[in-house]
Amino acid sequence: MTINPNKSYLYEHVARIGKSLSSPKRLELLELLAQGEKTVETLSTQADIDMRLASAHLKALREARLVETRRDGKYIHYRLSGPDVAQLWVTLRETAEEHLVELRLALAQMVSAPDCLCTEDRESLLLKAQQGDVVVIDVRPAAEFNAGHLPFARSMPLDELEQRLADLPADSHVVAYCRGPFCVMSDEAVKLLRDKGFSAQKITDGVCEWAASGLPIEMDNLK
Amino acid sequence: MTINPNKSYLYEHVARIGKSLSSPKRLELLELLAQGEKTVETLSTQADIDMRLASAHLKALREARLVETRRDGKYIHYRLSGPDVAQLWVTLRETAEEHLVELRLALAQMVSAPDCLCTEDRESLLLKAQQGDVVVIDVRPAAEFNAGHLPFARSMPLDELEQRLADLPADSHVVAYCRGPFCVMSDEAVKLLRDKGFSAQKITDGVCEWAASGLPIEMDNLK
DNA sequence: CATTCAATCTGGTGATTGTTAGATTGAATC
DNA sequence: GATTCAATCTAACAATCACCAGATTGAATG
Repeated sequence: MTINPNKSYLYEHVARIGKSLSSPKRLELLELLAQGEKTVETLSTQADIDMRLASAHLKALREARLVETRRDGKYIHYRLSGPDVAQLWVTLRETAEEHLVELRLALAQMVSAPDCLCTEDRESLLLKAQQGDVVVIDVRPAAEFNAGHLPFARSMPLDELEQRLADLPADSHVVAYCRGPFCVMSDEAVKLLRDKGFSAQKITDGVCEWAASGLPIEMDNLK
Repeated sequence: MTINPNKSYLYEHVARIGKSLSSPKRLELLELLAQGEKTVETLSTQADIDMRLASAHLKALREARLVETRRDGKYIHYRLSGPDVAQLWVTLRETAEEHLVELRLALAQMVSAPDCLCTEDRESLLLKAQQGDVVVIDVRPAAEFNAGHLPFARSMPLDELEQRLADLPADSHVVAYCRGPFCVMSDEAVKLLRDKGFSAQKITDGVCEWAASGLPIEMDNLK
């Protein structure tokens, strides 16, 4: 990198951020971290990569100052270095969706049936949830729910969903969400719920997309 | 790139956008294109790189669908494929500024004197310009001014400024702007104006930053 | 002190990228 | 048709990067 503060020096620094966004794996890690802070082990498991590779990618993200670390005994917790990083991820993903037809097509194929997708806008969904007209469930792992979730949402992790069906009022309309448009957990939740006779839909929003549109996020500070 | 529409396939597409943002030269080209459509020759001149290299970088940007082309005789005009691309550039630059101290430092050193920078917020500057309390001048090349400029701004290209000083009311307060925070043209304009006895300041905003904050852009459609 | 285990570091390989320079295309003009 | 010139294509090079696998660090635990 150049040393004098000439013009290209400025672009080189911005390119550092760009570089860290140029690897699919790093983007996946970034999206996982947008759900809340996690250890390297958790990240490598959830992103399905070797822990040593995850560590290398996280190092790159840390050198670009997009993530920070915190030591807790043997574990090192990674987190985004600010809410603007999650916002950047959303902006990048939305731009990709807007201009890359292949991506839009792949995303459209991901939803199992068209009527599985809740078409309501965010504000009116929020209102309905507030009034109890729909039950909004968060099917991510409980730790991610605790780190921040949609208002009025109930934590119903996907792998506990089947055991906890009784917790849901049988005649209610259920709307599930997960980590975002790229995540399949809410799809699987809808499939399961419909099999069991529930009226269920999903939204593609995760907490990042929700927050990026200016809506509030609730947190459980159980420290 | 993977063919099946599995999960990593989605991230790979977003990473295509990230990759195109990972080179300083490409970012510089992108910022230039945010000022309006330009030919390869113009871009290579303004970015100070070989035309063949510019062409190669533009090819990469086109393959990521961030730019589009239009043929006009011997010339090929490049333009951003949407306003969201300019927005993405602003978001990326702001995130870099927020987290990379080195970048913030280099930017701070670029302004010749602290009092050269107009600290007013955008709305009140707009109001003052509307009322004629300040003269806002656009020191970019005229073609860029015509492609879109701040409301109430007057085109005063830097290389014509000295000849056209008489056009400016002598007792007015002048505020200059150019392509954005990385551009030095407004600095040089302020230096020149102060040498000639004017009361002059600059703002770091370009049209992208102005538009990104939700404020209007005026265009001269002289087709 | 030895063991365990999360996390990082190191070296190595194949693939990709930025840059340069020469050759080529393709539309306009003489 | 030959020429001009913007723009792209091609080949080649060094540099960088993603990924893998083995070795190492460092905090906790027995």
